[in-house]
Amino acid sequence: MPLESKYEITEREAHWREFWAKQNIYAFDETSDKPIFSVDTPPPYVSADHLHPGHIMSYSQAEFVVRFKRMQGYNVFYPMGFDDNGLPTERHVEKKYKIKNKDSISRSEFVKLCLEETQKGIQTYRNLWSLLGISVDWSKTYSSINTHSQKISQWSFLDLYRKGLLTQREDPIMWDISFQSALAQTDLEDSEQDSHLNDIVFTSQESGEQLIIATTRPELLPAAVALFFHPEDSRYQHLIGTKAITPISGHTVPILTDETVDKDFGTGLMMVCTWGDSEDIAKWKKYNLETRLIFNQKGILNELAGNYAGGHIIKLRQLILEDLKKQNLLVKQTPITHTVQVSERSGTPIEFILTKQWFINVVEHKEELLEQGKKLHWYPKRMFSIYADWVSSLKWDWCISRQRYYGVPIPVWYHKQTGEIIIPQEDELPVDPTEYTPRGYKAEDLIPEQDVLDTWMTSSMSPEIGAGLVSNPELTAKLFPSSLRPQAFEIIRTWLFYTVTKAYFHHNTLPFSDVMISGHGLDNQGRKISKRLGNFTPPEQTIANYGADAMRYWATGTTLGENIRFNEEEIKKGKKTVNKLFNAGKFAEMHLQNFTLPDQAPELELIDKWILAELNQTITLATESFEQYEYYKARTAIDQLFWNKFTDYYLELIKYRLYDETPEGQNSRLAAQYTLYVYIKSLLKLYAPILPFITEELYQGLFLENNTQNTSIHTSNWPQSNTAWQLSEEENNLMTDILAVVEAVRAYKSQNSISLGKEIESFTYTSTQDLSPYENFLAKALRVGKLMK
RNA sequence: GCGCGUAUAGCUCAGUUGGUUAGAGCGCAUCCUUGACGUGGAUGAGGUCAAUGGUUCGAAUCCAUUUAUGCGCACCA
Repeated sequence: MPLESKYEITEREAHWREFWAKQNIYAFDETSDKPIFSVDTPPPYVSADHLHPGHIMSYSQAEFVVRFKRMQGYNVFYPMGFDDNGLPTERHVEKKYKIKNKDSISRSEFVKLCLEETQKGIQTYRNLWSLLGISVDWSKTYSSINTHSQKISQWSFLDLYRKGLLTQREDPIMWDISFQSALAQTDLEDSEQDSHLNDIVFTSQESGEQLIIATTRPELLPAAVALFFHPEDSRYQHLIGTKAITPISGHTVPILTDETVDKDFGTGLMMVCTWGDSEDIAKWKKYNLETRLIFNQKGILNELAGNYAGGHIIKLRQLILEDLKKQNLLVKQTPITHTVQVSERSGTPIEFILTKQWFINVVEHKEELLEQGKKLHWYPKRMFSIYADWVSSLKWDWCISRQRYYGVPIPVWYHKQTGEIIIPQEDELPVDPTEYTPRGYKAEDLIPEQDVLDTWMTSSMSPEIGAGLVSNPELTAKLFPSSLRPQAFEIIRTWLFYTVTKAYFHHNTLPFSDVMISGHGLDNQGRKISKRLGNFTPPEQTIANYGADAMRYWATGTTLGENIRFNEEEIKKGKKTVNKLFNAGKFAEMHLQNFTLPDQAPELELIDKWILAELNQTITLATESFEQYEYYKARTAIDQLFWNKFTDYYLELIKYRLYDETPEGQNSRLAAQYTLYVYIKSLLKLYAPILPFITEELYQGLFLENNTQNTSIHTSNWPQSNTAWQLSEEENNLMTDILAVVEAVRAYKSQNSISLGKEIESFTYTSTQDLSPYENFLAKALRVGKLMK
């Protein structure tokens, strides 16, 4: 199939997209006995309304390696998942349909809306990934809310429950009062906020002495349950065993000592409440303190808040401060900036309330989970420290129940009479307890669990969910653990940690052997690309302007794990590379018209051997680099080979041979054609993982006529390095001087404003070696009448 | 506060285990319409490798301290 005269990017990319889809070349071969390379593809949140260059970057970077592996002869399993349940989708639907209060809509109605939005989101992603040429097997897709995923997610729950790793406890739990749901440690975010440190007066019940404490949360005064000071603080020894009267609410609290109290903070007296932070909870547990929870799940104050009952916790601080002032009990206010933990999704500062929730016991397994993380192959290595930091700082067990609508139901019932916890049989999964009665029970005897599972409960099973997409169980077993998990560093503490945890608890294994961690996209000023800032060009637009290959080329622009700035110049460079490749292809086509590859290589000239030696080196380097997930290194090596070795030198230096139609020039011409053929074919393959479209175009156009076996460059074999293609040291030295002569002639012409194509009479070069056998070649190639030493 | 990164040409970034004159692309200057390509080509200018000190025959690279900046964790009564 001859090449067009011009490469129409948009049209040709669309053509190849269709071709690949029709030929199904990215499909996992269930019957093959080739080694498997399986990818645990990140399932993106489908509620993302706009995809940005950051998404392009991370998915492309992983995909370069996947394409490489496919060409290396692996049977690639590359599924795609979509994370569609959980808060983000609910929020999205609430916003879009202006649902302020969930009571105004039934659970099933609401879930239906979520599913509809999910489908739209999936379509958006799918369109963009196709546009970009992401080579996933679209017949292997899942969404985290579909039956398949629910089944595995609920199985995970059952398995952990049976292993005793899962418990239901009534515990203080981090709570989002605006979304009214429990949160896990990872759902939190730090937020710098301006506030005041308030010095407030308590009164000693015994002596009437004023006891001043400092707090940033005066609204929790009605929830105060104790005062503490350091056991060695001489100022307060006389208070041991006495009580203090709380201002405003008037209740009394014990005065106790604890080593963790900082003598130098404020007055050295500390108020403990139900519960301002994790320290409060720790002391509450340690000293078995009273529980004075003053608000409910919506943040509404109860009778313990006295006169304030019925109000909202968020407004209480202001009211209490005013009342304290009136009573002269607020002695000082110091403005401070401090870090407040807020819910990542709502931005609301977290509160603690007491509820019954399901927890996975991770804290007591910290050490083992750290060990598991150590066993993974991290690319780049340093990313392990983020994992290690996180695991060793774990304070809370993983709360997996959420008081939401759109999620995988917790597969549990409670027996009305006995209170017994009832779980279904595995073959009953997936179940919605609110609509299903487990075998052997009567609906009227059971209370169904209403809560759903944390969305990470499902996505942490992604390797198993992916592996389960094939038709037979034996194959599923081969697909787990996965070969590769590509992901961004922001979700090491969530997705990665939870997946490692699950694989360890369920199968006592790692979920995958390699982890490839990408950085994130930055705008051209170095700010993180985000939906909120809107600081990005939609990828669809960039692709329309420059092509998918150019966009992908940009994604190679930095080493793995580094952030990358969106830079239109880099994309232009990608487009130029595509253009240059096309033109080189056209040149090759012109000169390979009647050429067929002979069984035996013709006798090559030094320059032919040189470019093949360069090719050989690059094959070795690119292969090693891709193996190490160093696509950047591979790309620059290939760029060098193409631009700096081939187009700058080789191509220009052999033109005269290709145009030579005289009988005595035929051997030389054949050698050049042979070299050109071998070189271009390998070069295209080297570029194929990064630039799948243009390489397919040229591969099909130049090499596929007589080759019916490989339908696509992307299923062809990765080029092998060839030991025959090596220069001896002597040849190497000769080439160095030959290229120096080339440069000298070019410099001479350039400095004298002579066109390179114009023949000059003579040129005198210097070399310590005997270049006389090559003078003729150089003279012809460089258009010099006579070349002299 | 602890930990992990980053700092190299005007801009965006490479630089493997320390080894001649530190690289690329873009931008800039001068020139060339050569038969794949003007979305091109040739030549060239441009760097105290954040700072200081040290190890070494030799340091962008190793060590120490410092500065700037990003991230993770902790603190945050």
